[in-house]
Amino acid sequence: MYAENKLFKNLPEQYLKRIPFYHQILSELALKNEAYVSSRYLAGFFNVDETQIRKDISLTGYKGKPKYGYSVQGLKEAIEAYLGINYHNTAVLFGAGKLGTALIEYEGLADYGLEIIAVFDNNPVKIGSPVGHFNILSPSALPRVIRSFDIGIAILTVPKTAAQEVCDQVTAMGIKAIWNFAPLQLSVGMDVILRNENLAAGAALLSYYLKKSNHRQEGP
Amino acid sequence: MYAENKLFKNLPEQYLKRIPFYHQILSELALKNEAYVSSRYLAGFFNVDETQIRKDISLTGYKGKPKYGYSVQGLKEAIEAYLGINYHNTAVLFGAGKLGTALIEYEGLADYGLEIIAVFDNNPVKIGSPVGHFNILSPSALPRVIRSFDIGIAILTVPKTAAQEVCDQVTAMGIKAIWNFAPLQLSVGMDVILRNENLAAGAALLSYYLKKSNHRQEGP
DNA sequence: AAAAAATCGTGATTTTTTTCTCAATAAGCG
DNA sequence: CGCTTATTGAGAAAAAAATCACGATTTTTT
Ligand SMILES: NC(=O)c1ccc[n+]([C@@H]2O[C@H](COP(=O)([O-])OP(=O)(O)OC[C@H]3O[C@@H](n4cnc5c(N)ncnc54)[C@H](O)[C@@H]3O)[C@@H](O)[C@H]2O)c1
Ligand SMILES: NC(=O)c1ccc[n+]([C@@H]2O[C@H](COP(=O)([O-])OP(=O)(O)OC[C@H]3O[C@@H](n4cnc5c(N)ncnc54)[C@H](O)[C@@H]3O)[C@@H](O)[C@H]2O)c1
Repeated sequence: MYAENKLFKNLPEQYLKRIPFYHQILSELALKNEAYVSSRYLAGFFNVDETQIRKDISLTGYKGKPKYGYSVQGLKEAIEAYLGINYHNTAVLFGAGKLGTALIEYEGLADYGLEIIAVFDNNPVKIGSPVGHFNILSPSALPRVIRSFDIGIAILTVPKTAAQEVCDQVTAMGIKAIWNFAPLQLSVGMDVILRNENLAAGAALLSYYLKKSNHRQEGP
Repeated sequence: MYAENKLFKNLPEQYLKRIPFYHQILSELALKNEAYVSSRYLAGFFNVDETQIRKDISLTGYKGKPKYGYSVQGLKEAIEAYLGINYHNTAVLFGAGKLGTALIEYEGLADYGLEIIAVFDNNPVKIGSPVGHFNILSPSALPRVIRSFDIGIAILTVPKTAAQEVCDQVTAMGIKAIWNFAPLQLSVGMDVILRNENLAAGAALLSYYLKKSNHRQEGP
């Protein structure tokens, strides 16, 4: 969740975080053959004012049309260009367990230009066996894979006890972005882009809001 | 990601979001038998100043000890109490597919007080078959389950085409919190707590930062 | 052709979040 | 015990984000 930005100060972090969500909404609208969308409609999905949506969009440089709003297709493409979606990023995945397997077989990643090139696991029983359309490799094969492909991202779905070690290995080999699913805060160098997908944090916040709303019903 | 807060204005949203991460770090430190932790150490994991950490922690009401920092165990428990972790929240899961199965078999949820009570899928082939220690139920059994258990949360791991429909069904039956893994923005009533776990958004932001850092290397 | 309506774009303002500064406190030590 | 040090806690200041207010633009209506 954090640390992506250590490298890139002075861009409006919060604005940026909303942009991928606009892209999703636009994709839905495109399927329904909607031609235009207003900032007010988009604002309905978020807890912000519609002006804020316009400011966010202005980051991409895309211009709306007074009275009509934004062209769904045009804005969608502008966001794709701005975020670099479709630029074809390559990744390796570590940890062919339950979650790793789900991700490997998930087609949704390709929609965001992310292609998994190879899958690693250190369990000797798993090495060599198939998962999706991959054969699981031993981590010792990583240097070879990195030499053959220009790998941008390492996806970590290993147990949390192994995550820091694997993270150190892949960054030592020059990988510059980590997508971490293990429930811990990794330490990385300043030049590494780190994104934590932290389900436990999500569960904890849900729990907090639930507790609060129950409490409210009891109170005066 | 958004919309949790529509109900709860005027608490420092950003502070709150960091708190579950502190809990994770504290759990690690507790395993290593560390007795104290400083705000500076915690700040090292985030892109914020150490005073901000102290302000975040002050939300929970827990007090540190000058010269030593915060008691790892004490702060951990204070966060648990504050967030309502361990309060035992009950959930139903819809969509026993790849991701749903991974979640069902994931022990990590229990650490945050989340217990899955029942699993639903509308695929006739799957209904009745086992997943983890559950038998998959038909969605038509939902009213019965809700009558027998006090279900707080619905976890949605159905395809995005089905997500809004399932969301409407469960909220109509009185479920007040949705944990959505489908890559779309759901529309919910003002009284429903919604949390989106949006991997696609994560992939998109990674892609953006990668594009930016490559660009930088080329530039002057 | 002018008026009305919808919506964008943006500068000004307000609110929220973060950082800065520093006094207060507890611990260790000569 | 008094001095030094590390660290908290809290108010002031700064920065960032969100909202407000309104002029500009395009379409629709009369
Ligand atoms: N299952 C879920 O739904 C879920 C959800 C959120 C987060 N997570 C997190 O994702 C991670 C994986 O979870 P899982 O349920 O898939 O666990 P799992 O045990 O099914 O899979 C982990 C895999 O990693 C492999 N592994 C262990 N050490 C390794 C190493 N050094 N190098 C390469 N591979 C290694 C194991 O052999 C195993 O195949 C955990 O950190 C977990 O906390 C899981
Ligand atoms: N697989 C992943 O790693 C992953 C990652 C992120 C997000 N997601 C999202 O999670 C969702 C599930 O992904 P998946 O890969 O597990 O897909 P999947 O196709 O393996 O599983 C979906 C399941 O939902 C069931 N289903 C469909 N309609 C239903 C309904 N109306 N009621 C109950 N059950 C219904 C299907 O029978 C199927 O078993 C998708 O929205 C996907 O975009 C998946």
